[in-house]
Amino acid sequence: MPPLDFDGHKIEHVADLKSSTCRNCDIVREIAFCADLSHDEVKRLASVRCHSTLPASYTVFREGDLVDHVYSISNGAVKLYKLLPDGRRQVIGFLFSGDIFGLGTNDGYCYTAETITPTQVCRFTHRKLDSLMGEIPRLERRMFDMAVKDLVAAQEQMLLLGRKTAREKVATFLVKLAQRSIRIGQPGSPVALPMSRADIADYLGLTVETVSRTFTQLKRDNIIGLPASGQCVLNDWDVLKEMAEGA
Amino acid sequence: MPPLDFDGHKIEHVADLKSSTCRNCDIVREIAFCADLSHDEVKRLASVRCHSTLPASYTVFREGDLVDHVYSISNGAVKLYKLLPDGRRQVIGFLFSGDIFGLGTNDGYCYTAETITPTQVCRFTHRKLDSLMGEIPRLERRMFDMAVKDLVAAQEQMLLLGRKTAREKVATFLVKLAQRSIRIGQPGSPVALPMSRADIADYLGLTVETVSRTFTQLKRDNIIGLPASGQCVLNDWDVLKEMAEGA
DNA sequence: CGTATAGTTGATTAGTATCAACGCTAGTGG
DNA sequence: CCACTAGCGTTGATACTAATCAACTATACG
Repeated sequence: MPPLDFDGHKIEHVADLKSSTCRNCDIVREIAFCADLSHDEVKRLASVRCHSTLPASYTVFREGDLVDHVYSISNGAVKLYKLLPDGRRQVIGFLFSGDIFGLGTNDGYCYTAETITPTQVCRFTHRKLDSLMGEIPRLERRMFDMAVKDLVAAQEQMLLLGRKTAREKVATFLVKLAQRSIRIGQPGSPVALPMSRADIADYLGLTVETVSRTFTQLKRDNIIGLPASGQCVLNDWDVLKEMAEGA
Repeated sequence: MPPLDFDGHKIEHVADLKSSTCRNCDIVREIAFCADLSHDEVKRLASVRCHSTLPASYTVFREGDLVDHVYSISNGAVKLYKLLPDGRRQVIGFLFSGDIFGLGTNDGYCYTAETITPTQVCRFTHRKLDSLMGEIPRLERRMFDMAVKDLVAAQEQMLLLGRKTAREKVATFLVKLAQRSIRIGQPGSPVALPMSRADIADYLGLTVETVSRTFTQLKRDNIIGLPASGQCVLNDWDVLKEMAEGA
């Protein structure tokens, strides 16, 4: 496969770089679904990827586009969303380092993927990944586990969208962001909010105004602090967690 | 593995029945994820299942229960739901013949599963299914594909819950039920509604009253007919479909 | 420094929830 | 066989949360 142009953005065909094929652990950190794979298997995987850096607010693919690649985020942030014909938008998820996206049926991608911040991704063609999955059972297993994890998250989001109040929605959102921070070894507070209020609103099934008002309320109640744009301090974890669970 | 008691309900350890191990196609029809498997593989799968018949309104497992089995519906209808501490409920999905449920993380089932009508299911222990997945790559692939399919459906449901109006929600619900009917070779109208209004409400993020009012409105507008409880005639497919898509 | 965009706040509206009553249906027991 | 009861579904009146519309402020960018 020749190195592909990626809509004019910087491409590194990392398989050709010595540092990547030799330093196994680097690749593991870089490509989410490498965990559990052997050195050789990781090398095989690395040999079929394309590594690229995308600017902020860059549309990686649109809902309905022909499905050709699966993406893994090395670092940065991405949002996935679906649109109704009249422009109403539902953000399906916010993705960060280690997350993958681009799975779907054969009918085309079922959501649009857009970067929030400048983002580095690895791309794999579906075709190559499929054949590799045939060869490396653990890879297929890992993909399955990741799909199940996404499914569980989607089900929790349904509960949020269908049954939680605005306050509970925002609280849940903050708690989950904090938990993710902690999981990857970063402080649970302050938590980074790289996405806009509009993105948050479309993720929680609210309007910008309601999100803004709810943040203001939580701040007035001293449950959170908003020291700077893109940052949120969680002052009272227990209260926030209870609120998130609807207690 | 000895034949297991299943909470007092009828159990058939079908692997012991000649008709099942010999009539491959019957098993295929019966166990959803058998599609694509060879005769031998299906036999292997059949050898580890338990077939049982459950009454209506029977709780198969609860959210948080230890994950031990994966279930495949032979016939009948099942609902999956999550609860908030104060009793608010979100129905995650309605399942019918050929659908599977019981996937999840190691922390316990992430939803409660309850039959709607009397239902026949096949059970597989996670442990045995896992080891079989190791032996039969196509089985693992099939499970992966089913998880992705569920994920895509969950994402569409997020759009519905977060951004659609009551009318659009009900229209979408009816259209999807009809599409499923057609997919399995049954008429798209009238469509069977085995679930209660309360279940529909909790699936669409509405109240019973709103669901009832919306059905009545659609009936007044001659878009649907409600000839009998548990049945819905779709009079104007195009209008309903447009409404479902938010046009 | 000026402009555009994002975010906040306020006033009002609208859609759906809530509360309440009633009708229908199915199952039960006399 | 039929009255009785319980649960489900429908309809009406009212309340309330969040949406909409509008104005203003803060921030980022050229």
